[in-house]
Amino acid sequence: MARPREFDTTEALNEAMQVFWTKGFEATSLNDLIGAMKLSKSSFYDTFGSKHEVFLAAIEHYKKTVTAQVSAVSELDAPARKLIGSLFERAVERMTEEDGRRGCFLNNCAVEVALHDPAAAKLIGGGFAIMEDTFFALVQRGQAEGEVGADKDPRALARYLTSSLNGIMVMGKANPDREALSDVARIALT
Amino acid sequence: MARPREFDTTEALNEAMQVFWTKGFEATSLNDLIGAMKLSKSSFYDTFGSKHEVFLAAIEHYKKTVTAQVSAVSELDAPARKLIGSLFERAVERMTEEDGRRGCFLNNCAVEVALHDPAAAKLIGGGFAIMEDTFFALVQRGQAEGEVGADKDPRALARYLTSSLNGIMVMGKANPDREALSDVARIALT
DNA sequence: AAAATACTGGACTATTTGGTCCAAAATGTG
DNA sequence: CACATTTTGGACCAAATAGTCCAGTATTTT
Repeated sequence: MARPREFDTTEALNEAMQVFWTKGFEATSLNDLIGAMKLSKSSFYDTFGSKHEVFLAAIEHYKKTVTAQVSAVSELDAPARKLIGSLFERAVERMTEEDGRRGCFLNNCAVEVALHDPAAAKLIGGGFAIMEDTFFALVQRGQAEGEVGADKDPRALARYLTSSLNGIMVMGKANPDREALSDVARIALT
Repeated sequence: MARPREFDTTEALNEAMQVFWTKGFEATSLNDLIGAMKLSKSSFYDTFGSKHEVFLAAIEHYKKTVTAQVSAVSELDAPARKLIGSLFERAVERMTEEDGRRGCFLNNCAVEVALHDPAAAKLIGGGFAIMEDTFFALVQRGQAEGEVGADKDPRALARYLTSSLNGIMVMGKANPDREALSDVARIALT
């Protein structure tokens, strides 16, 4: 049977992302991919070109997804400081759930491939930049609201928050202990 | 030619560790390994059993190496607070050097395999525990020396420092910018 | 120098890898 | 219905994978 015309490319990419996310790039085989994306090998190559191209597209897709989620949070009508806290809480939460242990896809990619895959590295760097910018905006808002010291460099603070969040993800992989991760989050936000 | 009797197993393991460290577990092939370890395929299997067993041994080896280095630093005759700072500085330093971009081996392993390789996960968890304990001891010393607030929970602080250090490593992979990483380290130590 | 031990090269296996190709089937268009 | 366009399953490929095995060579021990 032929693939219906209205085949959903975005949905397929989402599926691909899930696989790369849980297994990593190297450990994901073509069969894993076409299984998850529900298309034939030929369509796969026709539409996406190669495993590597799909990988890059998956990273791009992740950025869109996460950006949407995060900017939804950061536009809530609450003190910026509280919003930052809830982003950290959610990360801790997810790392202690069974299927959240995958951590952050960007984070995983950075560790696994950034060193050897310049194209991916570029996308990943861009992704972190988005995270940083989100925190930057929140920090500035927090300073305007008086809940974040106005003497602090907001750029540096944003970098710090990004890094801390990623640290929590890594620790969670090795030891998904809620209490330990909360300790870290609490101190990081001081 | 036969392998000389006094074949150095530890040295071979060290070599294996280097390869796993730069390429990751999946991306390292048997040929990579026996090339680096300078032994034949048959000897490889005779002596070490399998790729996976070598991998575990390499993690163990890394723990020994790093433990030795870190405990050397932490026994220096200087204020604990300063020593903690210098551990962070060294990390930032290394992430901005070309061949230091590999980051922390434990960190890489945690991200790549912890989810699917329980045996490795256990070793990795133990490794992080050692780091944490080192920081714990330093924090307590710092409190005794009066440079670290005595009201703080030293266990939580130790966890926090471990996590922060790992965060820096991950960020460094995506964006090895000295200034950005220093920002993070500076704030983390406040 | 003979016997026992230690080690190796490389042939071999069975499986999997990413990727190509095309005849056939489904679909769209007149 | 007939024609053109998509899409497909799956055969096929060369290379690489982890791992086995053994005949032969080097080294020790006696």
